[in-house]
Amino acid sequence: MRLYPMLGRFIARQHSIGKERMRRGALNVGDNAGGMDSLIARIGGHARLAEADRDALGALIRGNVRSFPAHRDIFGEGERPRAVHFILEGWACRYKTLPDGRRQITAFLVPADLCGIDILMLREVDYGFGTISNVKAADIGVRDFAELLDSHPGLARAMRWNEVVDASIQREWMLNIGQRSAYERVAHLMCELFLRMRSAGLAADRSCDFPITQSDIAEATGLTAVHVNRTVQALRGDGLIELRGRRLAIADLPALMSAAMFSDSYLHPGGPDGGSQADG
Amino acid sequence: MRLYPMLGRFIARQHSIGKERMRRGALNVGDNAGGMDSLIARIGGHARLAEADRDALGALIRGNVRSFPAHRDIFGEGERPRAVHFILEGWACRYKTLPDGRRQITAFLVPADLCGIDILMLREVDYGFGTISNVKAADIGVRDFAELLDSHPGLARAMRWNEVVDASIQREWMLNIGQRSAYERVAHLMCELFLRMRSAGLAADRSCDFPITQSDIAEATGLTAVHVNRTVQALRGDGLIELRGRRLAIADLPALMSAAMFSDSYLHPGGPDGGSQADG
DNA sequence: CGCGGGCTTGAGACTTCTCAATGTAGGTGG
DNA sequence: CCACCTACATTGAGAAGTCTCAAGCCCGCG
Repeated sequence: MRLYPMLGRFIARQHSIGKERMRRGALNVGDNAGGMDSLIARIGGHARLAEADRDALGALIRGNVRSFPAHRDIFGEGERPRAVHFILEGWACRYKTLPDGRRQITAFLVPADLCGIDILMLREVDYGFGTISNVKAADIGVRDFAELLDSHPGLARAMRWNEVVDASIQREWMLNIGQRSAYERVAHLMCELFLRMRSAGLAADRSCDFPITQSDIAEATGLTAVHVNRTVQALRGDGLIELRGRRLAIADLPALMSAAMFSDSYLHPGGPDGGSQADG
Repeated sequence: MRLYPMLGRFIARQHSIGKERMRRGALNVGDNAGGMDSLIARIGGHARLAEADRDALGALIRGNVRSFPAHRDIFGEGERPRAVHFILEGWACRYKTLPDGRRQITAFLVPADLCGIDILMLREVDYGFGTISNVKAADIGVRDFAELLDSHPGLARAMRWNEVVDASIQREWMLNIGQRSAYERVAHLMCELFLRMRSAGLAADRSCDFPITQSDIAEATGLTAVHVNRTVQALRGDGLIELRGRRLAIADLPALMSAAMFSDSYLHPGGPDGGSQADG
């Protein structure tokens, strides 16, 4: 009944990794209005925003851009966060930890993703939120955010859509961790992240930035870093992926998807139901 | 790299189990207005509802009660569901399956729980929803539901709270499946379900109905039925629980919680932030 | 009384983990 | 500009948690 000691899993992550990653992993979004606009347009996946909504959101975002170094908490477990974070550049993650240090990453956030909509209702969050790489994000204060949603029902709806998709991804991750083998899990994660990067407009033909380490993959899939390493090698050996230097290239996407039993329907690529129904 | 064949895992579940479970597992909620009112009042955990909201919801619920036999799909994966389901009696679950039949239960629903709020935005759900025991539930059609939320912002807020808590529970399950040992996982699940039953007013001092089988526990925790069995025996042997005949008794709740590293904060027992903020 | 679902048990197999050491590459300080 | 340091990737070997397969058992139900 005893579990593995896992002493090595709790690694302090308070150092800043330096500029190398910044340089190599930089996403071409920068401050150019075009890039940011395109990200804003993508909010909530494919929820189409009216121009007025997009402008209001864009103004708030542009006025609150902040930079975070890699491996830094944006807010910790149990805290009461005071802002919603819209990722503009770099990757972040949500995570939860056990008292003995074991850690589960519950979500990766890539540009155009949003974290913290729930803070409008929550006294304190049950998860932590931190950066993976260097991150540029817009911090929108609770009050501003609430006003924004109040005056722009279309945005409120987009935010709700965002949460619906997040929940769907979480369910798929449960299926991943609970039922798939190590090989399938890692393959599935790579499919998902590549497709999400692509739909954010951040993937070349068959590759994208991939700033997470094998340890991060381990914490997201419920595996060990060592075993992830062997699994990645197997995926390489099978000619499915190439992975080095914070960059992922998918050598054979159909084969990878099939190995992972991946279906993109849980990402709801079609966007919200355009439907007639009200949104509360 | 091959995974276990797991041939035995895909068990057809289309037979009805008979009345035994109904009789023994029946929750004392029945049609008595008192019980139902108290459930309605509990919707969204502890979101306090105004009287008008409660009445409107109650009317809609009372007018749409339906019964489902045990082990029956209410809607399947990929379908477009046309109603929100409010559980009045019995247990249900959300699940996802892999093409080869492996199945992950992603949530258990007990009385006062709600399923399908997301159908206002989703074209098709990425999960299935089915009964565990015999279930009595209120089916509220999409149109009725949308109108209800439109005209009762307090209810809309309660529904949103419900989704926030659901997402939080899902995250905890990811931590459970990804990081905890078998022993801890099963212990954790039992803590959660007992507490949720208790907060629905459906637990005696230290016991509650527990209509799920060990196979269900296996599918929810990412374990095997055989291993769950041995784990349950270990929990019994350690004097933490008693489990037989669809009834769970917690012999030593503090010890069980500690063994599971259980903290109830993720259930957000304090309810939503009463706060000043708008809710979109 | 016999059937079926669910619970138990036993034995062996296998995926994944732990422990521990080595390799690599960039970043830093002298 | 070269040692050194740190984070990360890799490898090897053995341990162990969990799984598979295969029976038996129990008990309520028809």
